[in-house]
Amino acid sequence: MERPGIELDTSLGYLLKEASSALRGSMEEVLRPLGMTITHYSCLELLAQRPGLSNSELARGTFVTRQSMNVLLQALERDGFVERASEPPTGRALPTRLTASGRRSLDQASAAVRSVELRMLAQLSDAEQADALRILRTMVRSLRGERD
Amino acid sequence: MERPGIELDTSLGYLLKEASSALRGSMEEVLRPLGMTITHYSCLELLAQRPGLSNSELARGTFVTRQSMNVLLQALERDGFVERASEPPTGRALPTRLTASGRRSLDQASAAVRSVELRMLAQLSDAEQADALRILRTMVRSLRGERD
DNA sequence: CGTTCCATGTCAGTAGTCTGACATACGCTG
DNA sequence: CAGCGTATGTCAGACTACTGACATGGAACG
Repeated sequence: MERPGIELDTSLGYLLKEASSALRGSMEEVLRPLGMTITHYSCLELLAQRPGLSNSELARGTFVTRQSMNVLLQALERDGFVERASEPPTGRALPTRLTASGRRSLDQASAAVRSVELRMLAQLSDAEQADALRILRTMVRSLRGERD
Repeated sequence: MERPGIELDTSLGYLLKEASSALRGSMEEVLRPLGMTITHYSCLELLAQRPGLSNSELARGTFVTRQSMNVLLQALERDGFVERASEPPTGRALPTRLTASGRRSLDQASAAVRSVELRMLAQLSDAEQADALRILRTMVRSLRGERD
């Protein structure tokens, strides 16, 4: 046949999607009992490490649109997990912070997610993990670089 | 602070999500002018390499549920890109095949997707690409292994 | 032979994310 | 200072994929 299709078995793109899908499935599995989605968790985790991020910054950090993050933030604020400034200190960006309740909720989720990540890395040496970090960063840079 | 959260900057899970998101964005960008989504394209590509796959097999190969794939297959059949057997040869599985129109549509999409994949790999040596394949396969196996 | 279990196809409802659109705030530049 | 471009927040609608549910066909087993 010799058609110029993409060989799935040796395609890094396909394998990347497969790995990402497997990770997503495992994370959803452990977060579901906590009543959390992945984006939900990602938002809280990002806020813990970088308090005061705005809606748009959180959206970029979790790889969703700012519209989607806006919907999520409204729910998180309504449920008391985060609080947003009522007035923008400058521009239009509203800084967001975790509440004590949000922090407790996040701590549970972090433990669950860390167990998944440890399982994913269990069969990899430190050198392989470092290689993977470097290679994935290179791939991201190449994909973004020529598109912007 | 020393809270036991996950360090995003050095987390392979986070980077995996970032890389997958960047790849998805680039693929959507080149497939959109062709009127195709990623799952749409993935289904056709899979059918080209393995003609006669059933709905459930296509779903597993593209990492969506069989319900989602069913909706997509109905649309693809309606638009004349694939054809399904009217009667199951055995069991309930209905084999699916590309039509000539579907093949033409796929060839355009394949070229576009291949250009994205080439760009993603441009800065990686052959050895690095092989390492990435091996490491990602190991991660997938670890994630699936303990869940089933 | 009948029961049990699993895989498949399909329908319906739900949830999460996206695109499109608009108003507002800041920075740059003529 | 007026105009332009960019970034942000937000609302509304559409779309995609998901979960839940049910029926059917085959295989394994007692």
